[in-house]
Amino acid sequence: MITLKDIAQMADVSPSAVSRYLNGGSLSEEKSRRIRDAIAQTGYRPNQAAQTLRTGALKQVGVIVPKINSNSVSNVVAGINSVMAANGYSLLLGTTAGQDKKELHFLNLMQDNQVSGIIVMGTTMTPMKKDAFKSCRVPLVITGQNFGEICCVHHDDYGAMQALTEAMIARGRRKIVYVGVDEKDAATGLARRKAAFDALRQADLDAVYLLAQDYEVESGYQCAQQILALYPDTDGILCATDKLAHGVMKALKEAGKHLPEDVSICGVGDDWPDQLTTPTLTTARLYHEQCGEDAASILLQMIEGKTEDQPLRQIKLGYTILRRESL
Amino acid sequence: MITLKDIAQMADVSPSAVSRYLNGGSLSEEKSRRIRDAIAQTGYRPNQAAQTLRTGALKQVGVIVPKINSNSVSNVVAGINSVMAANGYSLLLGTTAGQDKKELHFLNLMQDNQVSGIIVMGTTMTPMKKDAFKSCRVPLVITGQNFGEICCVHHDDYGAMQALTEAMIARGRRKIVYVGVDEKDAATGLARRKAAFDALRQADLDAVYLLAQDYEVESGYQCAQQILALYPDTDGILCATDKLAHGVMKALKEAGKHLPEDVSICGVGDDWPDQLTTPTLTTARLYHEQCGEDAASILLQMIEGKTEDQPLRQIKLGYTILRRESL
DNA sequence: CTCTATAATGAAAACGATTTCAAATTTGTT
DNA sequence: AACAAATTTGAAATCGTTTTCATTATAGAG
Repeated sequence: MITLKDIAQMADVSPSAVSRYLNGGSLSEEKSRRIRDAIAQTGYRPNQAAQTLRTGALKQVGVIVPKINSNSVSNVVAGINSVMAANGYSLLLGTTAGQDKKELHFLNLMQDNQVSGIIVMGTTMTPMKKDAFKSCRVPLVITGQNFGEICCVHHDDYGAMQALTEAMIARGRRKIVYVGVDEKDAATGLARRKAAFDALRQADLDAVYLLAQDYEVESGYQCAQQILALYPDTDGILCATDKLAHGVMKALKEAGKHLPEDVSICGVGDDWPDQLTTPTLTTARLYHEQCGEDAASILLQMIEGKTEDQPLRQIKLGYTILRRESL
Repeated sequence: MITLKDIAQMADVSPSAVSRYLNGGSLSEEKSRRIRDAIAQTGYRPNQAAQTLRTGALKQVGVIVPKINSNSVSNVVAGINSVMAANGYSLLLGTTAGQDKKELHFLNLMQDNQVSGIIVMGTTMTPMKKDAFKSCRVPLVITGQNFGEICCVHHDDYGAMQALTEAMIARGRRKIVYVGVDEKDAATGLARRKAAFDALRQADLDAVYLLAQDYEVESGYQCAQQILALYPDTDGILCATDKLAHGVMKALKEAGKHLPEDVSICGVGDDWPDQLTTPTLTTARLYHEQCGEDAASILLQMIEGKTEDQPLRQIKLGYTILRRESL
C-alpha cells in the first residue's frame, strides 16, 4: 500500500507538506506541482482509517431501518442517500427486523465506527431506547415518528387517516371497520387508528377494529374474511396501509361484493399498483423520499453546525388524498 | 473518549494485557477479572478506526447498487444483509443511478475505507470497468449479470423468458410482441430479449420488438398504445418486467381488449401486485433474496478463505414459471 | 536598507489500537 | 532439588495520517 510518506519521498518534501497539499495550507507552487505529479503517478489515496483515527471524524452516516426491502423504507433511504451523497457522505446500513436488541447494537457499532451522524427509521420507543438515543455521542435524527424530545421528520399520519375517514363518512358510509397494524408503531399503528376512531366518534359512529398480523396483502385478505363473517353489513373499510387494502379488496371481490357500491375502501401509501386494480384504490400519498431528504438535511445541519447547542428540529410532512374509485 | 489505555490504568495492567483480553491471548484469571470489571464500569468500546489502521481489516462490505428503492434491488440487499449481519459484517451502501462515474467512485471510496469485500449489483460492462473490477484490491462479487471472468450470482434470465415465450406459443399465440428494456443491461435487457427472439425464431414466428423508456408502469402503458396503433392484430405480449406488463395490461383493458381472450401477456419478476389485477399476471419468479444471500456467502468465502488463489465462482439461479390468468 | 508581518517548511508528537519480543513467572519432569 | 518447557507479562514499535510548533524564507512598510 502506497502511503503519504511514500509520496513525500518521491516528491522530495516532508510528509507535512503532502498533508497540506491534500487538506489546504500554505505551500509553494513548486512543491505542489511535484506532489501532484507523484500522486498522479502512483494513484495514491489517503488511508481513511488513519484519517478517522487522527481527526475523529468519518464521512459516513449510519442508517438504521427495520428492513430494507420495503417500499416506504427504501424510498426514505433513497432520499437520505441523495442528500448525503451530494455532500460527500456515504451510508452505513443496519437492519433490525424490529428487534430492539439489534437496534441498540447498531447504535453502538456505528458510534464505534465514528460515523458523523445516525438516522433511525420507524423505531418504537422504550425507556431504554430513549436513554440510548439521548446519550448518543453523534447527532441523531428519527424518521417516521415523533417522540417529542428528539429531532425527527415524520408524516402526518393522523391527519391523513382523519381526512380519509371524514371522506368516507361524507360518502355516506355508516358501518365502518378499521383494519390496523401493531400499535407499538406509534405512527402507522397508533396514530392512524386513533385518527380513524376520533373522526368516527366525532360523527357519532361506532368503530370496529381489526388488527392485522403484519403488513402483507395476505393479512388484509384474512381480515376481510373476518369482516365478512362477523360484520356482514359493513359498508366501509379503512386500512392502515395500501397492501392491507388490496388484500381486503381481493377478499371482498371474491366474496361477490361489488366495489365500491357495496363497500368503500381506503388505504394509505400510494403504492404503485393502486391504479391497476379494479376498482382503483383511494389512498393518501405520503412523501417518503422527501422525508429522507429532510432528515438528511437536518442531520447535516447538526453535523456541520458551528454552535454547540442546537435547537430541537421536528418536521411534520403533509399528505395528499388521492380520491379514486374505491371510495 | 475512553481508551484501552484508560482501562489498562484502571485495572492496573499493561495495555497489551487489555488487548489480549479483548482478542484472546494468555492472561491470568486475576487480571482478566480486573479488566472485565473496568470495561463493565466504563462501557469501554474499542476504537474501530484504530483497529482498522493497525490490522488493515474492517468488518464492513461495500454494496454498490443503481438505486435502492427498487423491489428487486432492495430484496437482494436484504439477502446480502442477512448473511453478512450474521457474520458480524455491516453494509456500506453506494448508489450510482446507473452512472459509471459514480460506480468507480464508490469502488475507490470503499477500497479506501478498507472494506473486506464489495458486491456490485446490476452493473453494465465497459473495458474501463472491467479493469477497475480486476484491479480491485478486495474480493468482489457481481450480482445480476455474468461477465465471464468475475465471481457472480445471477438469474437465469434467458431460461425464464425462453420458457415464457414457449408457453405463449404453446397457448396458440402467433403474433407476438416483445417489450424490452435498455440492452446495456445484459440480463434484464439483452438476455431476456434474446431468449424471446430465439424461441420465436425456433417456432418460425416473427418477432416485433418495442423498447420501453424505463422500468415504470407508464412506459409499458405507452408501449401498449404503440402496439395498438401499429400492430393491431397482436395476440401476445412478452414483457421484460412485471411493471411493464401491468402498464401494458392497463392500456389494453382501457382499449376494450378482453384479456386473456384477445391477447396473452407475461412479465418477469413475481411482484406482489401480480395476483391483484384482472386478469392475474403470468410471470417468472426470480430469487432475489437468495441471490443476495449467495453473493454474500461467496464473498465471505473469498474474504475468509485461507488460500491465495481462489477459484472463480459463478452461480446461476433458476426460475419458476407462475402460470396465471393472463396467459 | 532595515525591520516587522506573513508565508512556507519539516521534525516530532499525537490519535488508539495490535503485535513482537525478551524477560519474568509458573508449571511439569526427572 | 534442579532443569526444561510452557505460560504470563509489559515495553516499545507500528499502522498512516494530521497538527503543533519552532524555524527559515519571503514580502511589504517605513
